[in-house]
Amino acid sequence: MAGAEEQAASKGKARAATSGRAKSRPRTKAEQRAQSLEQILDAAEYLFSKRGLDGVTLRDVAQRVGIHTTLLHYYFKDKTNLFEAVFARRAGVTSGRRMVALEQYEAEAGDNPTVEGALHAFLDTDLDLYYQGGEPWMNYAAFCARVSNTPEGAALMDQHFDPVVLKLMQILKRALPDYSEEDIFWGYHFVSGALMNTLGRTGRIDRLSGGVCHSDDFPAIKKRMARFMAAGFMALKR
Amino acid sequence: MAGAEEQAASKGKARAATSGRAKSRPRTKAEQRAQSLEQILDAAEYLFSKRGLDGVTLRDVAQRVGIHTTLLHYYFKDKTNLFEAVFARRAGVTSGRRMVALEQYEAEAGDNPTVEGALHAFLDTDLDLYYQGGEPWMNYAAFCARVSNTPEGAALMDQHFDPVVLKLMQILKRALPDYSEEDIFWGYHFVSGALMNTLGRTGRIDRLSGGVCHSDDFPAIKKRMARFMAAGFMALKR
DNA sequence: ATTATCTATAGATCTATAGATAATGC
DNA sequence: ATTATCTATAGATCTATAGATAATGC
Repeated sequence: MAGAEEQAASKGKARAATSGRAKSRPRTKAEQRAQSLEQILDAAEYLFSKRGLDGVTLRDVAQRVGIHTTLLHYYFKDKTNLFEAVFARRAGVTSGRRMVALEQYEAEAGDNPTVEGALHAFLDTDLDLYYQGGEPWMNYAAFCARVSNTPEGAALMDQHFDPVVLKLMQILKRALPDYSEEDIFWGYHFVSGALMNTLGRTGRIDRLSGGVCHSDDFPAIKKRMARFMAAGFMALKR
Repeated sequence: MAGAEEQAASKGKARAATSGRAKSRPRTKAEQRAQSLEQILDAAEYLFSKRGLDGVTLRDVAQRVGIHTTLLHYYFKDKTNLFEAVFARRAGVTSGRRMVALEQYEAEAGDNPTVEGALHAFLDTDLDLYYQGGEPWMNYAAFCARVSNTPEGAALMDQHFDPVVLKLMQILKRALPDYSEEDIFWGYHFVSGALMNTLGRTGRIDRLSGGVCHSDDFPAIKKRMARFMAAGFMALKR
C-alpha cells in the first residue's frame, strides 16, 4: 500500500523534480553512487534545517529525493548516521576556510592584531561562503543554526568547529593582552549567538522590522557585525 | 500491555517522585485541577526545552508526571495545544516585567535615554527573572531559546514578545536619533541572538573555555551583556 | 452530578532488516 | 560479480478518541 505510493512517486516525476540536476541517469556506478549520496544529503539538509532531527522522517527524505526509504539505510545505516553525515559534509570547508583566513590575518597583522581584524576574518569569511554558495550553503547554515542548541548538534559543533574557534580565541587574547580569559570567552559567546541567529534566517527580524531588514540579507549583516562585536569587546575593559 | 506499565508507574512511585510537591493529594477539585495542570506544564516545559516539540512524546510527558497519556488530552486537547500553553504560561510575566522596566527607565531618563540604559532594563530584568526564578524559570528560558528558531516557536515569539521588543526599539530610536531604522534593527538582531544563546545553556561555552565560563552563570553574563551590546550599537555610526 | 482519571483500542506512522531484482562491471 | 535499488514485513511507537470508573460536590 504505502509501497505502491512510493513506487508511483519514484516512477512518475522521478528524482529530477527535486533538484535541477539528474537529467539523465549517470553511467558508471561510481557516478550513480555519488549522485545518490549528494541528492540524499541535500534533501536531508534542507528538511533537517526546517524541522530538526526529530521533525523529519526518513520517509520525508526519501520522498523528496524520489527513492525508497530503504535506500537511505543502504547508504547511511540509520537516521543518526545520516544526520551526522549532513553535518560533516560541509563542516570541513567552512572551518578550513576560516582557519586559513585567521592564519592569513595573523601573518598580516604581525605584532598588532586587532579584535576587529580577527572578527572580520572569522565572520566575513563564513558569511561570504554561505551567501555566495547559494541555496545549498544557505540551507547548511540554517541547519547548523537549527541544531546548534540541541544536544546532538552541540556535540557535532564541538567536534567540527572547536579548532577554528580556539584559533580565533588565540588571536583575540593577543589583541587584548590585559583581558581575562573569562571576558574574552563571554565576548565570543555573544558573537556566536548573533551568528547563529543570523544563520537561522527565521524571518523574525523581517516581521519585527516591518520589512526594513531581511533575514537573508547577509551583506547587510556582514557590513555591521564585526564592527559591532569588536566595539563590544573593547567595552568590556574595566 | 503498555497500559499495564503505565498503570504500574502511576500506582507505584506516583506523582510525588517527579517534583518535590504533591505530598498529599489536594482536597478540592479546583485544587486538583490546578495541580495537575501545573505538573503537566512543568514536565512538558522541561522535556520540550531538552528535546523540542517533535523530540517529546505525550507518553514522555505523562510518564514524567505519573499520569495517563489520555489525561493530557483531557486537559490540553492535543500536543500543539499543550506546547502553546507551555509557551503562554510564563510569557506574560517576562514580557510584562520588561515592559514595566522599560517604561520606568524611560520616565527616569527623561529627554536623554541611552542605549545602555535601555538595554540594562531590557536584558537585566529578564536575566534576573530567570536566575532568581530557579529551575522552572531556567527551564522556561531554555524552552524559549530552543524553540525560537523553529516555525512554531517563532510564531509564538512574534505573538507574545513583539510589544516589548517594539517598546525597546522606540527608546533606542530616541537614544540614537541620527541612526537609520535598519541599523537599530540589526543591532537588536545581534542582541537577541546573544540572549537566546544565553538562555539555551547548551554548555558549549563551558566545554570550549575548559571550564572558565559556565552556561548557567547568568550573573556573569548580566555583568557584561548590556555594556557589550551598547558599545556595539554606538560603533554602527558611520 | 460533576469532574478527574483510567481502560481499551483504532489507525497511522516510523525505523530497520532480510531478501529479491535489476542494473553495471570485467 | 558486484553494486544499486526495490518488495515485503516485523516490531515498536505515537496520537487521539470513546467509554468506563472513581473520586469530590451539593
